[in-house]
Amino acid sequence: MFKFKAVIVAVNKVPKNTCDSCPRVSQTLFDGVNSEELVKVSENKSCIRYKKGQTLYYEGTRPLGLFCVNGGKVKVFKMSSDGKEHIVHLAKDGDFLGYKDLIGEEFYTTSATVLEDSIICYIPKTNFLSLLQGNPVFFNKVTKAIIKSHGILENKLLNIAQKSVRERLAATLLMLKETYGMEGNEQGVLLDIALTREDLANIIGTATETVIRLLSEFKSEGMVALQGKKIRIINEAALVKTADFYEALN
Amino acid sequence: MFKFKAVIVAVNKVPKNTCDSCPRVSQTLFDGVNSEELVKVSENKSCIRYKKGQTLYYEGTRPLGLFCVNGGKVKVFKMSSDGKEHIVHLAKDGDFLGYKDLIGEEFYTTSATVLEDSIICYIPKTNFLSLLQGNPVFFNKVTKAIIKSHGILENKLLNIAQKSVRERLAATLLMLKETYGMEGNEQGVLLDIALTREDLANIIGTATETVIRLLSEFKSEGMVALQGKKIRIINEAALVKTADFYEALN
DNA sequence: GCCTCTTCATGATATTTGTCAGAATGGCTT
DNA sequence: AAGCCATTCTGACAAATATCATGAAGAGGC
Repeated sequence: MFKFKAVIVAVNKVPKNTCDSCPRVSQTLFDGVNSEELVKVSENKSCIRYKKGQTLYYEGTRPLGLFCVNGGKVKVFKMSSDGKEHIVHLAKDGDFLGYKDLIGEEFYTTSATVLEDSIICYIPKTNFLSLLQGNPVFFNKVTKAIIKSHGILENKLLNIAQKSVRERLAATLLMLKETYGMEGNEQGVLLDIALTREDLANIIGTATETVIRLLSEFKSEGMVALQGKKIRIINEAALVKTADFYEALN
Repeated sequence: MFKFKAVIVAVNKVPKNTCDSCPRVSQTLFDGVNSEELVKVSENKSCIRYKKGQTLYYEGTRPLGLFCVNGGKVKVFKMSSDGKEHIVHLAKDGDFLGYKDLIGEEFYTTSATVLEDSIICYIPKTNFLSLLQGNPVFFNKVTKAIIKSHGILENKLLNIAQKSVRERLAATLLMLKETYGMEGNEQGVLLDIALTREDLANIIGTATETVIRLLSEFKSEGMVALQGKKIRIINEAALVKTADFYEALN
């Protein structure tokens, strides 16, 4: 079984190149790091094609490297004692994953699962930490990124602690629009991400049925249109009003 | 009015000394920093006695320095659009406050108010940032502290997203016990912190009345005793069971 | 293309929690 | 010590949300 998996992984390896030549390096935290250092950090790097539903890492295990989303979408979540998951973050192209736990020298505090077929790069721990220790400007930048992420978590906490499910759903749709909104020529903005209603519920912190019900309310109120599992935002102003306030959640 | 306030502050200045000679420096992030650097970072430091209810800084304002709790208790919170507060953290002796926002070069993401009369030291921004940039080991340590804080926020998010108010109250009492528990010779552990029921509600993310009701339930179930506003934990095992799980929330 | 399994949808109902109102208590100020 | 304001407490009720059940629709595998 494990052998079989290993074969799959080998088959799905993507032609290797250094981060230096990556077209989206400027979207990542590596932006600004010089070519020489990028080549060095890419030593033993691997880029692998993951299928929808595959897991990059599990909460509680030891991080041995850094994941970078080359192309795709990943959910980062925690699991409660009774098996329900809560999605803490949605990662997009150029996002680093697991680097906090790597720096913190702790176990993973979250798990990460691919939402749709994605290409993910993997940089061994020592490469990343060497760069970090050798380049204070980069270290600064990483620290600031962690602080920003900290602030977003604070916002999420406030949101979930004080807003109704209805308000949170509206806020979440607006958040998704920021990252995954595709302006169409027709009316409305399509959210280009394949989240199940259950995933949405696990972002908002509510039951799946509640999300489904509220989404059809939103639909009948003309705020969204539902096309399959994808959602189109029709009346953003009304959503903003429903969300009551809007602080960055991503 | 402002002049009057300023006078009060001046009157409440505590005799100045350097962090080098602070008896609780080993409880702080400054632990391990050498004396010379500590003296330097203490230049223009001030230590001020704050009265219960006074505010150290407000969300949205620009941080100009670092607060360190010399002796006392401080609540760190965010305010939602409709004026309800959510307590994100309780700071105790030796805790740094506002340093994340200082490093992130952003505005304060939270406000901080003193829960009981406290002595708080204040270190100007440039002193702190110089130390940070000049001492990579210290920078490392600070970054790790931020990562730890990040992990705790993730736990809080999970907790509030998935647990009932009853479970969260139990978990919060256990969290408070970790930090403020005073083992008594009689039975039970006294929580040595003057939180109003409203503060408790603002930690848990619920209504004040709900906290009051649940606390009397806990009391009649023999899990806690209520002496004034202070709470004594009588049956910790039962609380742990009620909390269902127990991940670090502080 | 068909079958199966997952996801979506809706209804009925139970439970939790919030809200409003009012009384009791306690701490603090003068 | 008296009085006042903030806090705690209790009750009644309303609203929001979860849970359980069931069927329909959709997606993926063979």
